Amino acid sequence: MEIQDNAVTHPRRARGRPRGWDDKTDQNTIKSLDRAMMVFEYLSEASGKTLSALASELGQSPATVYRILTTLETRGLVEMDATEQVWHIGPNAFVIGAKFLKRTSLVERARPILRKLMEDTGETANLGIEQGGRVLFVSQVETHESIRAFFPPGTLSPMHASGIGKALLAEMDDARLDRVLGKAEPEVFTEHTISDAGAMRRELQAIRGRGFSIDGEEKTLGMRCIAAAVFDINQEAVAGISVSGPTSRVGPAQIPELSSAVITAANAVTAALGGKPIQRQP
Amino acid sequence: MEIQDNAVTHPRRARGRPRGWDDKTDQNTIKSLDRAMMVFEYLSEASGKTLSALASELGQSPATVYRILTTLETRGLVEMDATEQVWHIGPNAFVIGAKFLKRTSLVERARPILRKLMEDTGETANLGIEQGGRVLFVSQVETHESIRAFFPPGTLSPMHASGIGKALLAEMDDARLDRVLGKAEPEVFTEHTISDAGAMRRELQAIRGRGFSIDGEEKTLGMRCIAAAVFDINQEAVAGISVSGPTSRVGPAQIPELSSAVITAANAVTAALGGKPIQRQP
DNA sequence: TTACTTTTTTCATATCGTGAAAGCTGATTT
DNA sequence: AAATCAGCTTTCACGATATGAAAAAAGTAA
Repeated sequence: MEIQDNAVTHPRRARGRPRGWDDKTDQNTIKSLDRAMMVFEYLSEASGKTLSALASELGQSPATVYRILTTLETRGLVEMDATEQVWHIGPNAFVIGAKFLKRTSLVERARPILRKLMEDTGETANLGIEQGGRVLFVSQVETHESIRAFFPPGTLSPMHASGIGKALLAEMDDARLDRVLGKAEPEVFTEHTISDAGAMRRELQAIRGRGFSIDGEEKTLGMRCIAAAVFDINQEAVAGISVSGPTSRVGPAQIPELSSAVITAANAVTAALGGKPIQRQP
Repeated sequence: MEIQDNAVTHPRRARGRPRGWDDKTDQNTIKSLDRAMMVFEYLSEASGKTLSALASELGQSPATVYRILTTLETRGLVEMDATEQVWHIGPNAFVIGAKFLKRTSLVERARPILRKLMEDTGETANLGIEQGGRVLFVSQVETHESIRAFFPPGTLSPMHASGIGKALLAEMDDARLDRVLGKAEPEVFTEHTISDAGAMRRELQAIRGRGFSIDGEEKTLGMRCIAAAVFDINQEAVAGISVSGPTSRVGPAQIPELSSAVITAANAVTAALGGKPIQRQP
C-alpha cells in the first residue's frame, strides 16, 4: 500500500489552450465516432441485442449500426453470436480495458477528488480502506482551518467507531459482517461509541438507507465525521471517503450539505475506478 | 470463444447474406471509425504517449488524432494525464470490456473452483481461453504467498509457451493445430521454450496422454505452471485451468499432487459447464 | 523578452458516412 | 413445396462532415 501524499512529479502544465470543461461548443469531437461509441457503450449495457433492436433503440438506421458493428468486429471489440444473431462485447474490449487497471491506484485517482471535497466543504477530507478488520487511512487533504482533526495517513482505526468504517460495514453481507465485527468485544472510546450489537445493526441499516454514515464523537470527543462508501466494478465496497472536523463546524445544521458533498465525492471516486455505485431509491 | 455448431440450442441460422470471412473487399466498414479504433488499440499497447508521439507513430495527422482522443475522452474511454500531457486508457473502457466476462458464464462458474484450487494447492490459480491464436487470461485467484506469479487478467500470452496454451493445443485436431501454430516462427523466451515443431508435437502427444501440461520456465525463468483443459458439451477444449508458481514451490516433487488437483479442478469446471471430459485410459 | 515546441482551432475541400430502398437468405406458414 | 415473412446486407446518390494544412494559442526554455 502506498501512503504517499504529495505529487512529486513535474508540475508541468498543459500546453496549448487550456482544456476547460466549460467548453460547451464541442466543435472538435467527431460526430460519427461519438455515435459509434454510443452504440458500443449501449451494447455493453444491454448485451445480446439484435442489430435491428439496437438500431431502433438508439434511433439510428440499421445500415449505420450494421456498419459500426462490423467495423468494431474486425478489431474484436464486439462479436456476433451467429446462432442467435445477437451482438456482444468482444474479447479485445476486455484486453484493452484491462490495461486501465494496471496503471493507477485508488490513492492517486482519489487524490484530486479529495482535494475538491476539502475545498467545497472546508473540512479535512480522508480516504480509507478496510485492512484486517480495521480502517486504514491511506490519504488525506487537510483543511485550512486552524482547528483541524489530526489523523495522519497510515493510522489504523477500529471499524465500529469510525465514519468510514461504518460506511464500509453497512455495505457488507452478513457473513462478512459477522467475521469482521464478531472478533472481539468492541472497544469503547467515548460515551457515544456504539457497543451494542443490536444498536449497531440498526445503525448500519440506517446508513445503508441514506447512503452515508456519521461518526458523532464515537472515537474522539469533539470530532464528527461524515463518510460514504466507494465501490468497485463488482459493486463491492472497497474504500470510504469522509470529511472530519470539530463539532463546532460539523453539526446538524451542516449535515445535509456535507453529506451531499461526501456522497458526490465518493461516487466520483467510484466512477474513476470504473466502479458501479449501488442504486438507492429515494 | 469458438463458433461451435451445436445442435442443442436453437438451430436458427443467420439471415441475410452469410458473413463469410473470405470477404476481402470490406466495403462496409467505416474507415474513420476503424482509424479511431486503431488509435484506441495502439494506445492500450503503448500507454502514456503524447498526442504528437501517437500521431507520428501511427502516421496520422496530429489534428485527427487529437479529435479522436477528445471524442473518446468524453465517453471516458481514454483520459489525459494533465500534468504529463500523456494519454491513457480510461475507466469506461475497463467497465465496457469487463462485460465480456459476464457473457459467458465460464468465468462465473469457474470462480469458486479456482478459489478452491488455490486453497488446495496454495498457488495462484488461472483460467484462460484461446483468443486469436493466443491465450487470454480471463480470471485468477492469487496465492497468499509473498512470492507470486504476477499475471493480471486481460493478459495475452502465446500458446506455445504457456501451460494453458499447450493444454489447449494438445486437444486440437491437426487442421486447427496447423492453423494456430503455423502462423509464424514461435517466439523464443527462454532456453526452455519449445521452438522445434517436432518437439512440440511430441510434447503435445505426451500432454494428451497424461491429461495435463507443464510449462517449465518456457516463458519466464523461475516460473512453472501446470495446466489442464476444460471441455464443453461437444468435447471441445474451450478453456484451460492452471496453477502457477516459482520453481522453488513447483518442482518435480510437487507435480503429482499439483497435477492431480489441477485435473480435478478442470473436470469440475467442465462439469459446471455441462461439458464432457475426454476419457483417458490409464 | 524572444525563440521554440506541442497542442488546439480555423478553414476550404472532397472524402466518405449516411439513409432509403432494393436484394438476399433463412425461417415460417399454407 | 411454394409462398410469405422477417431481418440482415448491399447498392446508390447526396451532402454532411472528417480531414490535413496552416495558423493561433499557450506553455517552456534561453
